[in-house]
Amino acid sequence: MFKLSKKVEYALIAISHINSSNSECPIPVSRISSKYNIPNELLAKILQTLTKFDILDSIKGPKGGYKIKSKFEDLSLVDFIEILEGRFGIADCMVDTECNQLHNCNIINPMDKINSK
Amino acid sequence: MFKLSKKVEYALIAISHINSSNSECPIPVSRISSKYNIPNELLAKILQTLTKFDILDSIKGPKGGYKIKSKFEDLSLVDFIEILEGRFGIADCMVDTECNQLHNCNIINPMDKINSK
DNA sequence: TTATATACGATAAAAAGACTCGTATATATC
DNA sequence: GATATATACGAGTCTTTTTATCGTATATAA
Repeated sequence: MFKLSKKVEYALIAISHINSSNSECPIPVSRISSKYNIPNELLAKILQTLTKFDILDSIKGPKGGYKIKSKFEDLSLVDFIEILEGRFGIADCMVDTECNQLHNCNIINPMDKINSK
Repeated sequence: MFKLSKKVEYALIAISHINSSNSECPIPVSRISSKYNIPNELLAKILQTLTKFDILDSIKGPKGGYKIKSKFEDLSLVDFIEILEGRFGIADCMVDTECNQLHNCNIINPMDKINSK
């Protein structure tokens, strides 16, 4: 619970790798997946998602691969996770339209009581 | 992801209910489970766990049930979750003894880069 | 003695997460 | 143009985790 999913973990590894290799050549998925022991197909799909959200640029064909697109300094970790996992809230009632707990909502309340960390 | 598990959700509901009913009588699981549509057996086990950690007191037999034991103001939400879910870290390497990523640990680092929220 | 509770281990069902496969498309290089 | 190397993407499977159920035991008030 409250762990980063593999998706996010793999994405962070890949981005970091791509970002730190400051060559102009795009980096293919296979290089990253073999270096970090990440399933190739899985990582490919993750990077495709990141491409769709303008975080990476993809270049097809031989000598192709991925490059960093946006400077992602202005992307919050929350945004980043939501790209990969979809919106999240700490409880369903924050995401779903209706609360199924009969309006006896006493979750937020005791959470405050327990610790308004 | 990053949602409270049902265990924690149910526990918060139950504690809040027990706490706000300021009568001296202990409250049986069945009352709470029926009011909030929580599976009885499941809630029972959760409350047993809370009892084991001195958050609730259990009274057996007819007229039995649960009462608040400790004033839980000095319990952090993290402690609370860990009682129900076990230790958690944001990535395996923070919990497990060894990191399986070949010492190429570039997770914490880019997380800082992305957003040191 | 009986009905009502908690105690608790074992197991089953459901959901989510991680991973694979097949096929399509683009393109650099020979 | 043919080929090898990449990404693109939908569908499907395997595995793990979460959620829920079952069966039996024990305590106790009435």
